[in-house]
Amino acid sequence: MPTLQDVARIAGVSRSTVSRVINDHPSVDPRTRRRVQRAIKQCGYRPHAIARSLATKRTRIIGMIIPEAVSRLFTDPYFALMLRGATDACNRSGYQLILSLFTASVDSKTMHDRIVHNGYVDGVLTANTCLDDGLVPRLLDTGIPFVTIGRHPDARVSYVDVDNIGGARMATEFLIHLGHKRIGTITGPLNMTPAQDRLTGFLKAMGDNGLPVPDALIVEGDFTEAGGRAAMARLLEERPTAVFVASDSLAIGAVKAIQGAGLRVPEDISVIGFDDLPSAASLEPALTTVHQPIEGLAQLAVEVLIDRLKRRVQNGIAVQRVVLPTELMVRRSCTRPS
Amino acid sequence: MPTLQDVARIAGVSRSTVSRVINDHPSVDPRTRRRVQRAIKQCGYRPHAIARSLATKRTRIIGMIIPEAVSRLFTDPYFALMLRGATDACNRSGYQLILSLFTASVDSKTMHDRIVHNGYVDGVLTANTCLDDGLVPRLLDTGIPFVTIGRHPDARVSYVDVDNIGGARMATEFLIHLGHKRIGTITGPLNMTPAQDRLTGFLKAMGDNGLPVPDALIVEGDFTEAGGRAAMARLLEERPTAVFVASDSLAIGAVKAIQGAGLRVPEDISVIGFDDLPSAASLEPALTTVHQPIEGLAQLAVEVLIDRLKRRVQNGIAVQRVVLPTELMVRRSCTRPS
DNA sequence: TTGTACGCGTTATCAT
DNA sequence: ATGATAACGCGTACAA
Repeated sequence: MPTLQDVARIAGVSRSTVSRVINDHPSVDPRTRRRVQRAIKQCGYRPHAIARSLATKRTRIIGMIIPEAVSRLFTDPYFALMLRGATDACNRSGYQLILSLFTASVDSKTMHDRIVHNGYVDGVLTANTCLDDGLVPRLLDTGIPFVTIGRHPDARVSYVDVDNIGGARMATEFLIHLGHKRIGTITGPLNMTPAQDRLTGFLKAMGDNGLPVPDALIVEGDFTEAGGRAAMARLLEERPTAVFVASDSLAIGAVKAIQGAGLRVPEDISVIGFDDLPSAASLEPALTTVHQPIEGLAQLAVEVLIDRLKRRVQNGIAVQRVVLPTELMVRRSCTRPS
Repeated sequence: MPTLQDVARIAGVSRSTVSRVINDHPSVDPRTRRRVQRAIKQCGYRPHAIARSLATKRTRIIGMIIPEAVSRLFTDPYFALMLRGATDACNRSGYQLILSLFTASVDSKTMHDRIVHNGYVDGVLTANTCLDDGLVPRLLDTGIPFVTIGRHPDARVSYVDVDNIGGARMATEFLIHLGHKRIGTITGPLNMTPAQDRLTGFLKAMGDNGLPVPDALIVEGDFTEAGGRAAMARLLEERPTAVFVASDSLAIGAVKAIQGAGLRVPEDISVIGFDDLPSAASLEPALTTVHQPIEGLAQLAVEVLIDRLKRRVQNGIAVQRVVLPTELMVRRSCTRPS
């Protein structure tokens, strides 16, 4: 592999000049610039990223950390879409993405150290961390630039999120407008902010419309289909006419539980989900749900992070937060109460 | 951040000695070793990966390349499981994984160059590349160590794969033993080796048992649910009593098409899939399918790659190939012909 | 066993 | 505008 030195020899200039050409430094004579560029082409020179990183202290690599709790949701397309969005945004801006999933073989602290302290990453993206896994505090402590996908209560963290509260409220109000009064909800794990927020939105809609929500109509699930099935089984005893389910995976399980009990969706019970997974439209019945732009959210997260990385050279390190709107996808799984 | 120099000062030795301690070099006095280790603890020294890489020319980073064609299958849990396996194996061996998905924003050649030529990755893992996307030839050309997940016909490539031919044959023979004679198949995209191999296994089983396979009983799909639905719609006209479907996603679509036509699975048509996705067991009816160890396959791929990276220092660069067995998961979607 | 000195490929500072 | 020269942090022959 040719180096700066080689190019310099061929072009008959010094390394410094070649370096300037490569980095688009303004003060270099147009003629020598062309000479150097020819030399670069000729010997097939490509800058060595590692050497460059050693000198600049920047790698153009960002680390994506996904804790164990979420990687359990692995069978959920959510994860794949997020990754697609993140890598796509990275591609666009010439960054690379190092992926690290917490798995059983290595604990959270070790992973964090390996990612953060080895100097390979300029910044970190982290998705849907639980409130209690200690990752965010550690990141704050380290001082490495990071952005979370999904809000975090700490005032110092920058995040991107979708309007979970608004989306949940919108979904619930849709049920209310259809005429439902006895509405239940299946929540996600309440140690995750999206689950909390969707419950909040649900309760707000119900409260605003003067509808009571007895405790028995709120069942906590775990964002999986099996969890949805189990939660719905319990909810069935309370005979709601409609259910707001905090994720599509949960909703799929809930629908199966309803059908398994010999009831029909939506004739006996209306079901509305959250996420708008690719499969939601082709379920039987097609699932009414709240669309969230997962891929776009991840893209945005990367952009915000890169923006922070650039600003850091200056001193404008104010917290950045962006919340994206959701959208109601009306399909067949909801109808008026009979 | 403290450097070798700092540690050396504190311990009262030279940088070289500290370096030796860190790299477990044998020839260093136990007493000085302890002194150095104390110094390291004291100032919280951590080796700087980039500087180290510049000197050793190794990064302990492997790049995972997934071409566009596969990233379309994104909604398939296959992808997530593969990633989980790969990252897990990386964690275990102290490697990092740089993920790069080919997306619309950047073409294949550019991506390849960015990954391979910048010196950030020691080796490359690539999943299910199409035969015609040119990635493998480029990798061979570059000379970078790589392993593909899924076999590749070129004699120079190392790969790990599951026994697609054997699995398909096993599935087909299961149908034959049940008494089926008129058996159709829905294949994957035939520019991908797994799709080819599964078709081969199917044909072999049929041939070995003296069963004819008219062309009309072979329909090419694209590994998606929608594709399965469309393919099955065509296949229905031929009235097979059983169908071997080359993937579970396809099979899910096929089942829906059958049910949509007012027929029952398995009473009217038996369906057998391939993959054993997590959802296969909870479908209605539960899907009989061929289990393939996706996560384990990815782990293995990482291990083989790392093995090659280590051997490369020596000269044993023989091609390595491993094929993992599959397993038949008998569930409800197959029965004897009526 | 330990230290010296050089190299890894760039960037950046300072003269010229 | 260009060219020495010193970092960047570490590994490693080689010498001691």
